[in-house]
Amino acid sequence: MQPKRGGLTFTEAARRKQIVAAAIEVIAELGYVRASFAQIAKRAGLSSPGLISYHFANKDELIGQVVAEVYATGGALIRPRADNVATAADALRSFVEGSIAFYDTHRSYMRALMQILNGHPEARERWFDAPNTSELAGIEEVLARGQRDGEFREFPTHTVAVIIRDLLSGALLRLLVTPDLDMAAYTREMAELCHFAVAKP
Amino acid sequence: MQPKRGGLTFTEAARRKQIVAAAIEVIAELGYVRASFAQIAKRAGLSSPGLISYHFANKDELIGQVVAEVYATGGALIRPRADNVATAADALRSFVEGSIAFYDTHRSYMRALMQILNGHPEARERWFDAPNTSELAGIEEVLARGQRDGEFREFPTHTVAVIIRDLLSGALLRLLVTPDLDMAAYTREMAELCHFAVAKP
Amino acid sequence: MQPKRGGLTFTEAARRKQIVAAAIEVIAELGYVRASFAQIAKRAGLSSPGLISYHFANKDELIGQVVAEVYATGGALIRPRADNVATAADALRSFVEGSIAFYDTHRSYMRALMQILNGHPEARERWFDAPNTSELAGIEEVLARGQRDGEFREFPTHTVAVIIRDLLSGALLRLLVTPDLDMAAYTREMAELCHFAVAKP
Amino acid sequence: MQPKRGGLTFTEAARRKQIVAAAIEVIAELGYVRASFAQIAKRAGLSSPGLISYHFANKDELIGQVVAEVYATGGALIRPRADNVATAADALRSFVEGSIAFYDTHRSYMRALMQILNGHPEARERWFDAPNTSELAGIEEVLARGQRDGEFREFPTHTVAVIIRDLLSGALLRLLVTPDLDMAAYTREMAELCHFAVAKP
DNA sequence: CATGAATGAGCGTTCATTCAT
DNA sequence: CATGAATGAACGCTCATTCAT
Repeated sequence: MQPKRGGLTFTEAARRKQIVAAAIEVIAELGYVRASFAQIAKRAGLSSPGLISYHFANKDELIGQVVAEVYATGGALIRPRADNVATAADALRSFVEGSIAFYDTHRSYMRALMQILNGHPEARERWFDAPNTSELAGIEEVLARGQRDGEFREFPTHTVAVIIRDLLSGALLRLLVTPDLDMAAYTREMAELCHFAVAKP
Repeated sequence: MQPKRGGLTFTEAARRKQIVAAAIEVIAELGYVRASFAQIAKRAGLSSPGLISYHFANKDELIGQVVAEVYATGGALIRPRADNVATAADALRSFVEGSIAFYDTHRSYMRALMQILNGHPEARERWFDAPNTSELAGIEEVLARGQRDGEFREFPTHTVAVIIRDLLSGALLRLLVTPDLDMAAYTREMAELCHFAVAKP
Repeated sequence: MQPKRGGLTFTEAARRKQIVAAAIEVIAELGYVRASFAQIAKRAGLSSPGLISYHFANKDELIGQVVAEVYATGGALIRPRADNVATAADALRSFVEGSIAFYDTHRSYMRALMQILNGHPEARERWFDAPNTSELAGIEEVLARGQRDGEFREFPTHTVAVIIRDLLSGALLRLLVTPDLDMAAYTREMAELCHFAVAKP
Repeated sequence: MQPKRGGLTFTEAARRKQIVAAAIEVIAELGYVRASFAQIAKRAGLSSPGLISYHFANKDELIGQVVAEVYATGGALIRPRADNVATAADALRSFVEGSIAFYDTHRSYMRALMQILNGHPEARERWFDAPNTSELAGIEEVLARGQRDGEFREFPTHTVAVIIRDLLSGALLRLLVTPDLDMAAYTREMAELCHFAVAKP
């Protein structure tokens, strides 16, 4: 009898992690369309694509795990940064800088995420809407706090939260398209921009 | 012998336009992956997918024509707006508002473009890098003019041009994902943001 | 422009017939389960299983055509025999003898039919219930006519029609299981049995 | 060392029975094609399809055990009924009624049997021919006795035995296809029919 | 005895592309 | 110029079976 983790054997859990990692790499490099079970299995060193079907109910389950892994990793890195700060302005700056830093250090993760979002016909509703909404709510909360504390000027918090979220989307796209970008300069200017956008004049 | 346009007969040119238009629609609606020759042919009212192969060397040539068509249409609508203004600040605002307006009125064009950028393995190098570089140069030129004329504060024109370009990318993504967005408000805030980002305090 | 038959080209119609014929043979010989597109294509001399998908929307459409072909052939051979007789007793005998004769001369057709009925999860509702109901109605009509004309004794026509239909099912099973059966004797006895079952004592 | 039954330990024998029972249920419900080891294992509450391979040499051995189980159960219920009667006519009626009653009370058994007969490529020769021949001999014996005792009219006993056997096949098919059949009426008519078929006028 | 991980062949289907007519 | 038939590779997935533990 092997010990288990939430109904999964040790080896089962390890295999799943291994396959998810290989899937991320392959999707990031070849794109979602070309990320077939055959390619993923080859990357993971598996003998047969059928082994992936053995460990995941179907392709959607695997892709869902990929998305979950990316969001879990990102959340674990970005959220704490924003929690350990005093003012709302610092929280906002922390969130923006943390997000861009995460995008920078996890480019293949983010490339895979974008590929899935654009390649899978129901990706948004299935895996993205919920975390995006919650992320948006987090930004809006910080903005509202800043207004309550008198740090920020008056503006419709929801609309500005959306715009800040979109700034980061644009930054991510840039990062993926221009790999040799001067990250320090880019991050600094972007943080400044966000600051100007919300701070009291 | 029919009269020709650049080596193409009238009917040939018409057929190509028709196929490109159908391809844009299908890619925008079904995504790049599902935009098979069969689907495009059906949409264009053609009798056979083979006819597309007859008129285009291969799928890449067709996709390249789609990209070219989108950029040509966008350039024709956005550039004149920015040319007929006096100050650099007005040019910048005109460019930002014009871009978002174009995204808004040509959603299927832009959706197709994004699908191709994300779905085709070599889309960026082949079709996107050149027009993007030239667009970036245009923005940078306006920014430099603004600094020369004393309208804008000092900043590294290239980095800020990149950021402004990315703001628009983020806006485009938002537009495609949130179709019922309040465009007027969003555009206004975005333009303001760009203004704050570059204007002398 | 090729001439057409109901929207189908000559060659298209010919190919479909050829594939249906090959499917009947393969299903009869290997059983429904092993009757893969690969086997059918090999039997039909096609270069690729994909060609079957080219001519039929999916496997169900092909199987449906097989069933239709068998029923059409059977109906064309059995019905006229029963129409050209005077009395209900003769019609019944004609139907029974005709059915068994058809089963005998079209064993692979009937074996394929039985394989589909047993192998396809929704075969009965999709393709068999309707023709079976209509066949049953035909038998019942003959029985009712026999009673009206005073040839047959009184009995519940529906129940007896069902039993006669089941007699033929049993005969078909026998035929498929015992290929070297003495058909003449078997048919004679079966016809006698049906006669005894309904005739006035 | 555990005590054995024919080379099998107690647990071994119990496991085999359990697996055979699950196989019957699954084959009856899903059909032979979909009755995979995975489904049977799930139904039997086993942890792995591999366990079935462990207890049975291969799928054929399991299927053979299923057939044997059904025939054993049926023989144990039908034969005694026919043994405890005086006349051949009563024996025949008893056999017919007993068979239909068994079919009726063991529908999943019979459905599984039919699925195997139609789904397995060599089912008939391997598992069905022998018991069928012996059953046929039993019917023929009753018919011959009836003729010797002057109960039955003259007829070729073998052919009529075959036909009576086929009547039951037809009844079984009907039963499986029309679950809400009026069994009492159907059985009565069928028994009458058999009586008319053999009795002296 | 039992388990779960692994294997590799085969399934139906889609696809861009070719080619004779 | 246009057509429709054909091709063969690749896709996600299921299956009976094997085997180390």
